[in-house]
Amino acid sequence: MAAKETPLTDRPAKKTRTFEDVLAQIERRIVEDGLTVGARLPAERQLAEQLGVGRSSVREAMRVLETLGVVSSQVGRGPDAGAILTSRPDTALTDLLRLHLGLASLELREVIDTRLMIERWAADRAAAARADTSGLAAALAAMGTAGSAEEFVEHDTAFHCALADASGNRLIAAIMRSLRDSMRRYAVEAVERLGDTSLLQADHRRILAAVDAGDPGAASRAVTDHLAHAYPSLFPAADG
Amino acid sequence: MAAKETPLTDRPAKKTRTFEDVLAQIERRIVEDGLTVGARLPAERQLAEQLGVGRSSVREAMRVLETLGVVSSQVGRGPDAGAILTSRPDTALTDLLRLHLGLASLELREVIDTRLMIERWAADRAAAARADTSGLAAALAAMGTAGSAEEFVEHDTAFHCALADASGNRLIAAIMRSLRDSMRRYAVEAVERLGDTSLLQADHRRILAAVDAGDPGAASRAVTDHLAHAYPSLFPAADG
DNA sequence: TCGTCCGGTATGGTCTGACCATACTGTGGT
DNA sequence: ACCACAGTATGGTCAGACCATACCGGACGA
Repeated sequence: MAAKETPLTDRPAKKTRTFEDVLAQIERRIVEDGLTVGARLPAERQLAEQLGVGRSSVREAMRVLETLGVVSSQVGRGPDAGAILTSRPDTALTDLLRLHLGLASLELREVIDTRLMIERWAADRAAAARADTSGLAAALAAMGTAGSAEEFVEHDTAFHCALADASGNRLIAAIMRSLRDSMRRYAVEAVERLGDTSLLQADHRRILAAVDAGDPGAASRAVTDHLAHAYPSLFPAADG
Repeated sequence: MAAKETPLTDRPAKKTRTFEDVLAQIERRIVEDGLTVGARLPAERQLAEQLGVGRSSVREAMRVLETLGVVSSQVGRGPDAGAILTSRPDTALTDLLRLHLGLASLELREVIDTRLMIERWAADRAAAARADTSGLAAALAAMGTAGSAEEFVEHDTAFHCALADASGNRLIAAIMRSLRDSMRRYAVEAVERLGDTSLLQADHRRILAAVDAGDPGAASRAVTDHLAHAYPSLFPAADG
């Protein structure tokens, strides 16, 4: 027997941690078995036994997959328990932005400014392209029936994401989605502070109308006004 | 019957997993202690004891932080061992965006449009605020002495990041930095395709001059022209 | 027959303690 | 000065245990 039977490539040592190996095995399994969203991975103990590793290694791999937005773990028993394949590729980006928001201790002003930049751009583009606005209309309708601030914000988020989608730029849409998810808390606070959502809903209708009319300038102005209404403290008391 | 020996602080709310708690504690610590890149977190065993949790929970938190690109673990002993803060989440953001760029099969058009949106905004803001431009000037000077496309792109990136920094919005600066890092390859290609960098350098001078002059409109126009020069194929052959 | 209750059980979540491989640290000998 | 070697702190991994949760299914009563 020659030496220590190095792998095909004579790499002297490839320090792969066990959980990385598990990670690869799971990914391979997902691909080979054609698992799709909603599918359930084997239980941690099962996987550990099948792969010949400790459960802790499997768990660390799960944490990574969870962080990457690939799976979601549920305790208990039954079809909904265990590691379920999720379809949230943006989750990771969201988490990262949230982390960023926290670590860099950004001010609300910076976040809102960023939103303003993105949404004005998106509204402008969507209007210029006379994009399909069915998604916007649907979210707008749902907003009208919202019973709580949380529910309202949910549809509000859907509206703004739909606007970003309508811009036709997927990268910007992804950033928008992450940003909205990260600042959901602030949005709820803003809605609760206002108490009444009729003004916000009117803003949304105005945005939708401007996009439908193919008027970029009006669309981005409507977006600006909307954010000013939602976060009045950040805007220099525009004239009445 | 006094329930089942509730923990000292009988808190029924326990929906967050322990490792998430650890995650928050570590993040808090990083922020409060002002830890920067290269700093070393306490050892896993130490953290576990300090936080009153098991080492496995600490490890799961570490896996998440590692996945997010916040820390990097090294075995052994000494100053380089343990969990080291690798980079502020900026580069993790970069990785994710790169992942997005790859997985979502984004078109260059979408990426450049995003840059255009961000840089026009940043230039406008920097000019309006008559921001400090020493960083821009330094990068500009360095560009003049670049000997290769790679080197030029490096200073070019520094220039554009400095512009984003000058806007005063850290979130946008972070996004800009990530975007630039992610598309470095395209930038090098663009420079090599042009062959000559004098036009690009002139663009940069024009941007700097506009910001110094406090002319937002001229600044964002200069940025637009610059990107049009670098990626002519994406712009509808503007008049001569 | 229907509904309720209750124990069985599978699952993720967590802790403990142990052992290994690694790589620096310090000490002592040359 | 230099080198060799034991000491030790660190992450990596495993095994086993216990908990809380939530579903499953049979027993029991109305």
